[in-house]
Amino acid sequence: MMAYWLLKSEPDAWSWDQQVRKGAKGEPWTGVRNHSAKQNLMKMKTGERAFFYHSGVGRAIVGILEVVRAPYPDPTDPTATFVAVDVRAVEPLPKPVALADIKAEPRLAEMALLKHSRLSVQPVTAAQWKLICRMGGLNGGGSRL
DNA sequence: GCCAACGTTGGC
DNA sequence: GCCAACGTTGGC
Repeated sequence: MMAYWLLKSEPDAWSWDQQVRKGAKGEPWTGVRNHSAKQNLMKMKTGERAFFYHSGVGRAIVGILEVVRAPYPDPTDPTATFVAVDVRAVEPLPKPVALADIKAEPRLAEMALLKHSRLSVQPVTAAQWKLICRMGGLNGGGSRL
């Protein structure tokens, strides 16, 4: 079963543009230090997709990522407790979907982004994924590349 | 094992 | 800059 995800980053710390510059090889998504977030990372499989959400000054879903390496020990974690995955940028949303847009859409009221706003790695349902892709100007559900 | 204090995240 | 949510720490 293909699952969908949402990964959060403050653009000052790691932005979509930086991610794009890493190209097809991708880049380790490190620094997760929360056990719920870790549990979600552990479920990720190569080939699955995730939204890239800018928290803080961005507050919008700006692009689509693909998992290119399954979970492995986070090299930045000295306690060897947490895990990382590698992700690559697939494509930007032609029209970023802002947090305000998500709040204004009743069909997205159950999103983890609203219910658990501090969780940095979140699951997204297939229905939520399709709707946000459409809101963002992607009709192919982020699958056309 | 409980709980107060504290630190961090992230929206506003 | 403020504050709510929430995870972690440490005293008992």
